[in-house]
Amino acid sequence: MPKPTLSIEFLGAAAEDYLPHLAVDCVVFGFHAGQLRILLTHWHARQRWSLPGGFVRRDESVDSAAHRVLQLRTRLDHVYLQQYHTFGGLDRRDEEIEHMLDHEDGRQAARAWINDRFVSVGYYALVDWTEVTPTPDGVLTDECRWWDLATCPPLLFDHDAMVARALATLRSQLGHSPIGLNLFSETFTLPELQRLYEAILGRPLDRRNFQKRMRELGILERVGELRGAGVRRAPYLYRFDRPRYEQALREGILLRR
Amino acid sequence: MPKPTLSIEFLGAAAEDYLPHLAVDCVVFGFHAGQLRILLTHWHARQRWSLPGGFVRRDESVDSAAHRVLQLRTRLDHVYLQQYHTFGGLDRRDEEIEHMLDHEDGRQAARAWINDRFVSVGYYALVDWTEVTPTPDGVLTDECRWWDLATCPPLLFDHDAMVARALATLRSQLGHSPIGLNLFSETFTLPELQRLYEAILGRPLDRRNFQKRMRELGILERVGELRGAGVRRAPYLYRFDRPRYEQALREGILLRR
DNA sequence: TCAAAAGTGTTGGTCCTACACCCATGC
DNA sequence: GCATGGGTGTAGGACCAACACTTTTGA
Repeated sequence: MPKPTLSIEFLGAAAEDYLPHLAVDCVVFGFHAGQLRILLTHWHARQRWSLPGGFVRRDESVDSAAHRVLQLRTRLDHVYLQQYHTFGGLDRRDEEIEHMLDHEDGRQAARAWINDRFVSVGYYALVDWTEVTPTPDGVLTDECRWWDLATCPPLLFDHDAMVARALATLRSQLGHSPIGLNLFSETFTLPELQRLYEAILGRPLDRRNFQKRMRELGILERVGELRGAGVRRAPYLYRFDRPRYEQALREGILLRR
Repeated sequence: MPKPTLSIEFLGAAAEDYLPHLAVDCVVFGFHAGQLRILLTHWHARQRWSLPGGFVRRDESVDSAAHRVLQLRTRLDHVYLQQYHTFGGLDRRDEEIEHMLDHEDGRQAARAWINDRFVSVGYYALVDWTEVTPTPDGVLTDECRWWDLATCPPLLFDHDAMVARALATLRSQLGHSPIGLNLFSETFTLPELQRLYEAILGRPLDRRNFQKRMRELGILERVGELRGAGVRRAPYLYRFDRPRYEQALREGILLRR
């Protein structure tokens, strides 16, 4: 990995190859130990964290840019990724970042480019965190890792608001789309799935009603029984029935409350 | 109104004052005679119609840009305006428009600016059409008027898709937000309100159930009785109780189905 | 008195919510 | 054998959908 430096080469290329003023940022949700987590990147110049983001190449769609950014930070292809809002306020700067380039070797034009006002298209992704290889860009950011949503630090720019809105969108989707295929490895148990729903909704659900509704959706296949390590009865393992899951995704489902 | 010309002055100013590559487009919904209508602008150079749109000034937020564009085309302030999706595909060009400037007196730079690839932030607005003064910009467009949604012509760029998506968003909002305050003049009748819901949903609703639910929402005030011109019983007039309507807008409502 | 549209209330069924008991496991 | 968590079914209530008759008006 190259030493993290904001080089002439980097920003010069940026100004040529990318659309100015336009960014994409991704709220990458994972799920582990009953907690929602998000992937954050660390800006060495500011010693603070932000969402993984990037710019839009002149020859790619905004959706493609989001997928590319996500691939770069996670090494994952074919991720479930949804555009949810575009953030275009005038308050989207960070003064420290505007000055940090004074210490770097960038040319004026390059500095101007990165310090320009940006409008950012927000995406959220749902991923199986075990498949992710968190990868900083090595230029602006020197670290990339998971944070529990509940304990993550205040983020740069307006990224706290972007996370909040992504979560709200996810929550409102929950009653209309199946969820989980992208967040779990191949198999999972119903208690795990329930904990995912509870983490997203922020409230407990009734186990019996939850299991009944999930079974009735007809998108689950029971696989076998989990031999748990714990002092308790082992729950069944499930996997999603892909064709049915994707059909439910297309046609929508109806889970009330 | 100036003769519609794509002048050096216009595009020169555009390149300086506006963010490149970024546009806002507005799907302005009105309601008349039981039909949803949208406001369209006519491009004289192409002899075709598009959504009213515009660019984002360097010193304004994207939301402000959308409000400004809407004010210019409708003369209305304080419009109900919702961002719903950002369109960033590579297929957002119109070949004829890319060439039309060959016949104009623009400089190379100005031509390049308008022919650049654009990413567009889509907004939809709900307005009382009787208060709108449709106003073309007189530069790119020479006419601005209402079209019935059902009979409007194929639009320029990807604006047909933008309309379809705006309508789908509006439809999905219908169960969670009150609607109508912005689409009617001061007073309206329940049959009128029902026809609005039916136009948005694209299916008929049961009169009794509709009236019961609307009454139960507690956001309506009965005003008096409409002396109808028709050969029939006159319906009651209603107005929205503003504070309650706005509360319902903030807190959400729950209309199933 | 008829046609056309408006206003209103009840009932049946569905779906959601709440809830209790037994099972499997490891200590 | 007990503590822990998993699996399952039922009963009551809320809400939605379906539905019929009466009122008003102008012709």
